[in-house]
This record gives sequence, C-alpha cells and structure tokens, in this order.
Amino acid sequence: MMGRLPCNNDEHGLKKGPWMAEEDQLLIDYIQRHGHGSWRALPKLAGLNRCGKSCRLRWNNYLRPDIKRGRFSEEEEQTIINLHAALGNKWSAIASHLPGRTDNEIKNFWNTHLKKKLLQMGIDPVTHLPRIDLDILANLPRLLAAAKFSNFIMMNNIIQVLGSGTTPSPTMEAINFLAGPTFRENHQLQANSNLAPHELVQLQSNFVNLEASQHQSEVSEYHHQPLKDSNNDLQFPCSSAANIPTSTQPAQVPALVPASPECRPIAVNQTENKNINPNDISNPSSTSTTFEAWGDLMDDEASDAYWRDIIDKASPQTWSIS
DNA sequence: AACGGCATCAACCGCTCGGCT
DNA sequence: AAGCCGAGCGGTTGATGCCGT
Repeated sequence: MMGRLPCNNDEHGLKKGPWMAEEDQLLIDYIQRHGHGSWRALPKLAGLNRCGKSCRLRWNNYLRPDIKRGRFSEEEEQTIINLHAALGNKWSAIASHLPGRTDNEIKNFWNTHLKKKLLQMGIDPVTHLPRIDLDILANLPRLLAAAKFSNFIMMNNIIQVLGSGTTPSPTMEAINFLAGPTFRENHQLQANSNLAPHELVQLQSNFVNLEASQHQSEVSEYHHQPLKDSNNDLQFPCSSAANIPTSTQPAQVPALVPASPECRPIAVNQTENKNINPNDISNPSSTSTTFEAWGDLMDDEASDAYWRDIIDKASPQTWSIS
C-alpha cells in the first residue's frame, strides 16, 4: 500500500468507540451548515475529538437523513439475495440498489440473517448453488479424469484471466474463447472421459454458467443495472443467467449462478472440504479462485497424499498431457 | 438473581483505488 | 512515472442485549 497513515486515534488522543448524542449533534449541525467537505478536516472544524474516517462512517451509516431504518422487507431480502448471487460481496454495489440502506447494514443483515436462511434452504450462501454432498465428492476422481489434465491447465489459465478481470477486455476475450467454436470443438470432453451423460451435462453447464455469470457480473459492475431489452424484460446472454430482480418482479428463488471470483464453478466446495465438515460452507475470504484453491491444496503437504490417492484412482492413463 | 452462550450491529482496521502533484 | 493523499470498501471486532438454564 502506498504511504497512507492509519487513522490511529490512540496516538493522537482521539476518541474511539460508540458515539455520544452530543457528538452526533455536533456532526449533524456541522454537515447541515457546511456539508462534509474534507472528512479529514471536518472533526477539527466541527469541534469533534474524532478522526475524519470515524466521522464519515458515523454519518454514512447512521446519521444521514435518508437512511431507512428498521427491518428489511421480504422484497429487500430477495433483492439482496439475488444481487449477492450476481455481484458477490460487493456490499456497496448491492446497497446502491436499495435506497436508504447502507452497505454496512446490508453486510450485517447478510451475515446474521440471510446466510443462515440460505443454509437452512440447502443453498450455499457463497456459491448460491445447492449445497454439494459427499456423493459428489466421491465422484470427483471421475470428474477430474474426464476433464483431462490438459483441459484443466487451459481452464486454469482462462479462469485466472477471468479472476483478474478488472478491465472488461481480457475477461470478455476469455469468455468469447470459452463460448466460441475453438474451445467447444477442440475440447470435446466426452471423447476421453468415462462420464455419465448427466455428468457431462453438468460439466458443460459449468462453462455456460461461467460465461453467464461473468457477463452479468460485468454488466452490473459497469452499469449498476440489469440488462433490459426494449420490452423492459430482463435480458441475459444465455438461459441460465443470474436472476436479477426488478422492483416489480422479485425473484422467488435465488439465482443459481456463482458470480464473485471466489465462486467459480466446478469445485469450490469439494476443494475446500479437505479437513472440515463437508456440509460446512466454504470460507468466502480464503481463496479467490477455484484454481487458486487447487494450488493451495496441492501446496499443502498434509493434503498431498490425499490428493495423490484421488489422482491415482482417477484412471492415470487419462492424465497424459496432450 | 446470576451466569453463560449466542445474536446483533455499530464501529474499527487494513487495504485498494483513483485523483492530484 | 512515482509518490502522496483522500475516500471508499470489505472483513473483523467488541459492546450490548437477549434468552435459556
């Protein structure tokens, strides 16, 4: 990080912790009269013994006159769930779709209520997919074998590009590549796999979801609005795209699309279940992409034998790099 | 009444981003 | 181009309240 001094209240004798009513009043009075201007300069000007950052937070999260307080409505809940499916933990982006609600409030509401609610519904709050059970984990070796090692190397490269997609162009290039004939024709999974048809469908649908979620994610990120066609209906690049709500159409079911970088398809749950209860949700902050998770696992000596065992069982002849 | 565990949420901390010099 | 700085974001913490025993 570039030379940025922390807001160290202790060192400067600045107050920390809960705000008193008098402090609130000083802040409100000052901002109503002068606007907040420079947050750093504000506390001194307003006669507050706080750092500017603390003032900004207090104002934005609590004192702002347009803040809506009280319980979240059903519609707001659905909106949050669907936006989270599309945007991941982008609390400020989610908050921008909910007038009067702050990112902090939404984040707290998510962590304390919605996460649990989804879990109770059997939905992984990180991926927004139905939670994966041990049967799937047991089939992992076959899935791995089917995908072929070479495909994984290539997918890894692609997804790293997707994961680092802060600019639209490389990401869209990767998506176009995935969607295009080169990828689909040259990487026929079925040819070298012993997958059952439904497993193949699942694997291929992951690619489709990857396109859809990435596309939707970018659209939302750049426009903060779902795509709409001329009839004002939601428009998606493919049929399984994220289910973004409108004010008139609250979605009833959370979208089954992983969107945030840590929610890449295929195996987030499987990879992170190495030493924990497989029914537990994956940690949203631990790994930014599925393939980084793979890397983490492969780096871990303790898990090395575990994965070697799985790989050995996964038809070694299919692992030759073509 | 006292205690412990859990839930909630305001506030903080560390970091990134983008504008400016 | 490099560094500084203000603002904002997301994760985490800690105080508080509630509930069950």
